[in-house]
Amino acid sequence: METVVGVVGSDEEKIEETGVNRNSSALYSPKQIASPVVYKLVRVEVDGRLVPATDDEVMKVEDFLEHDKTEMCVIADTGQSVGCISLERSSSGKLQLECSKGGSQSDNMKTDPGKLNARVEEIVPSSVPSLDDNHNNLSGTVGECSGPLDGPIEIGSSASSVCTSLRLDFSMLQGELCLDKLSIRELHELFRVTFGRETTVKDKQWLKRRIAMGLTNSCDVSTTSFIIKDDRWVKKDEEESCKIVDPPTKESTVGAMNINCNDPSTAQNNQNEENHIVSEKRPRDHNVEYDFANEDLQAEQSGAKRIRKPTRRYIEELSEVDSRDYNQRMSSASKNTGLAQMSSKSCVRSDRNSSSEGRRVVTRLDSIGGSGIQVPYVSRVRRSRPRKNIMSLMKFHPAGMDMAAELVNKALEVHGPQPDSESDASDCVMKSRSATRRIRQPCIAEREKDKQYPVMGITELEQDLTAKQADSCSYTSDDNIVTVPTAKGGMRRKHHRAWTLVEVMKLVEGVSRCGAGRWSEIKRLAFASYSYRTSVDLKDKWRNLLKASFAQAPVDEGFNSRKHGSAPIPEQILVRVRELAELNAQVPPNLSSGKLTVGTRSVQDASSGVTQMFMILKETSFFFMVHLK
DNA sequence: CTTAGGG
DNA sequence: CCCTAAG
Repeated sequence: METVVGVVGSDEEKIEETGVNRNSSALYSPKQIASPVVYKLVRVEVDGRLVPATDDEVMKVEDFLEHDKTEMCVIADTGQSVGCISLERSSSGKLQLECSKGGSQSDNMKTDPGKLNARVEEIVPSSVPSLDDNHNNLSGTVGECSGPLDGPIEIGSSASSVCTSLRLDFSMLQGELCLDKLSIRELHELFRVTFGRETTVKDKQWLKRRIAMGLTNSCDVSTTSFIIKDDRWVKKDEEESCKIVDPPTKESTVGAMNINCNDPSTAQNNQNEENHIVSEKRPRDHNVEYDFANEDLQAEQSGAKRIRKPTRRYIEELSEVDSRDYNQRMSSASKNTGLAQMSSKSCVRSDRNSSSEGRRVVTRLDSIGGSGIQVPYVSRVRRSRPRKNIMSLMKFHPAGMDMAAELVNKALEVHGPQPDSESDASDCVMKSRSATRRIRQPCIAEREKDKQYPVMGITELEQDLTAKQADSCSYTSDDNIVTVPTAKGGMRRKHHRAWTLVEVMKLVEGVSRCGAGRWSEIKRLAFASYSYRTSVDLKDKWRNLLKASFAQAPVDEGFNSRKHGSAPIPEQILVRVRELAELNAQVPPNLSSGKLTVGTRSVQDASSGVTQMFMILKETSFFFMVHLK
């Protein structure tokens, strides 16, 4: 299992042959011509399975390829930069446009046990960059500047006022990330603020890295490279960040990849035992920035806690969660994937369910710290409610709960997404009260619990559940799940999930790319891994951001003082929001008269229709933004 | 289904 | 965040 090999993949790769007999010749099929070729770093297990390389391996290879470091980074990465290389190789604007339409493919990695030993190349259908690349950003709304990572949001560029209201100051504000000054506890706090969830990881390195990536890559890396010096992240070439005019794709990617490649702190253990199918269903963005939170989640689970063999139910649930976005992509894979290649029970099970939707997600290939890793597909629960007919069904069969439950169960299995977390508490109550002890798709609380304690028995879970419901308003540490009393006397969980900084950043990013209003687009691109955020949510949040940014923002610089509850939004972000608002003509009329646009050249430039760029230099900070129209 | 806007 | 109307 030690061979590290490069894997060449391509998008259009059909999997109809069920993976058998796939050989590199497929690369030359006509179909491939238009497809980007993608390299992935994997290693070959003893039994022939391909497993994404670990960081260690990536680093090793990096050494080998020292001379061509830049390229190496791209190659080593297992997805995020795929887009970049794809772009370079295909350099077909048309393709990009198509991709930007959301035509990402499933990234399916399979191996044929029988033929593996000798082969070092494996075709891997890979995802395609979903966003317009800077080079061919024809949509025009956003220009180069919005490029990969978009510089404007410079967390902490105005350091002085920044550190006050955040409980944990971003002590990375001096252009250098000084996370290592923070204690573990502080790092945890910062992590929580940043990603909106707790972490138990005690590895300082990991935490720092995670946070740094989350913050920097999300908004701040446009043309900036980060390097690791000793124990700290140093932003290199700050001056360079002004070079917005140049298509920054490569540079920024490299910069980001440096992080991935150099960081020694994330040796991943790829010890999955059931990774026969890797399904990458997430639209890949060649910008490293996107999907970080998700990645982060993966990293936390697989990197820090090691990979535990998921329980069957665990897999089942995860597999069904948030599958809507990927159903299409998956369907082809599912259709053509033979059982022979699946050994885990979950595979069998999902196969059973694949009839209608083909939803079969066992593991996903994710990119953690630059190396691919297979992890059970984990995403947050969906928010859609149970189908109404099911609810009514249950209502009308109060006595026959078992049957109803069964029906629900069945329906949920057949139909896609399950009711999930957001199901009404009444639902929960009903179920938990019912004699049915083995409801497969109970209410959220239970499932959430299940995630936390995958080994917990159902009975325990239900006890836990009912205990939870006893509180009139309770949080689970993990997910901020709130239950609120409902009129009917039952308990209803409020579908509320605090927006994290990263999410906000992503949102702002998305708006800058796609423009305000194209929420579903943004959803697909930037929030593909945040299943619990709907396009409507994005819209709402943007509305709130607008409100916030135009509210007391100009008055007090630094973080806007908010209620203690929600994490304060860095002024930089609000500034950015304001800028974007202008560009989208969303500025409140009464404020539109220049007062807010201090260092900004008027919007006319941007709206003149010519490829124009206009920059915003915000006071002391090196705070640039280029906009194309 | 997506978007916009009011609640 | 929810709901609804409208495209």
